[in-house]
Amino acid sequence: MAKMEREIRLDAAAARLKAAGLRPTRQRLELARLLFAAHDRHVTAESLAEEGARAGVKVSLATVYNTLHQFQAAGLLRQVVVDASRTYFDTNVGDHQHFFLENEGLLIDIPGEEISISGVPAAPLGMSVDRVDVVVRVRRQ
Amino acid sequence: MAKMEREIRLDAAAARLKAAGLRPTRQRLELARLLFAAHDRHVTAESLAEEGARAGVKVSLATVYNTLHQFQAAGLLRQVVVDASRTYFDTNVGDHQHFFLENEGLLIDIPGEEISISGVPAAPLGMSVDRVDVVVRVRRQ
DNA sequence: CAACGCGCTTAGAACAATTCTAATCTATGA
DNA sequence: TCATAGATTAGAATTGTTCTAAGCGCGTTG
Repeated sequence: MAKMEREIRLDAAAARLKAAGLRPTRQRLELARLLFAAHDRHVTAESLAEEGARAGVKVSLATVYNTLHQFQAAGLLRQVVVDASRTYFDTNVGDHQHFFLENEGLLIDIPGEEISISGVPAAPLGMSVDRVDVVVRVRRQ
Repeated sequence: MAKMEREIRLDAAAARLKAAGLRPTRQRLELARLLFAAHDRHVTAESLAEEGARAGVKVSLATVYNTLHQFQAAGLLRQVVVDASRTYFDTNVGDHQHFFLENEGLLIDIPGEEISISGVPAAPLGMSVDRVDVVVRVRRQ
């Protein structure tokens, strides 16, 4: 007998959490289900909380913040800093960069293979490169 | 008779403000003098206010914020977004990129000629590229 | 030179995003 | 089933930034 789409997603979410060593609580499962429904989503705590509310998921804002940070620590999400006023989390943790639409506060992925950066000088003494972020800021018109 | 270093800097600051169409008030002059003492400084509102306080300049925090934004609008400063929790302003408005030392929250310039980025896809329809920011995140060890 | 007006500065309040707190709940392993 | 470590929660607290409204001062005009 066929499983409902929602159940399949919850199973997948449970597997992800298990792999990350996070207890599969109701809230984490529901948030994971929302987050990983598509593989290149860009959310803020606020937007995810709102999305959850619309979907009838009962989760406090504090838990959304906690969960986003835990998922990030577990490598399921990546934080993207492009705007001084809000923090974005990206469900695509692979090698890629971003367009940032400054007018609408929207992020769009640029596949890692497309962009190439050369001539990055060596990191200062005693430091090692953690990541190279490229943000292409675009605006309407 | 030779002018004091401080006076020379204030004159230079006055010239900058005049060119930018900003009234040369005491606060703006003093902040400009501090900011443009070196040509590649990275400050936050907080750090600049503190620096001013140490230097005996009497300026409110609100004015520091106002001034930083006005200088930015006038093209004397550039805002750099690297850290979700604070906003940096850079006195170097030329073409360049940054190292960001994540441990100490410090920025170091990378000259624009050193780095080259290729393969940036065309901006989404109806959008134009405003700027391409590269942040090389490094950490100790 | 006096007076005016507009822009500037200010302290403190307000705000928004995020984190903390401490009480309550729940998944899990014995 | 029970105990417990860990998770969730509402609401308070914190932090960085912006707003507000009152007073000040720079440059101009009469």
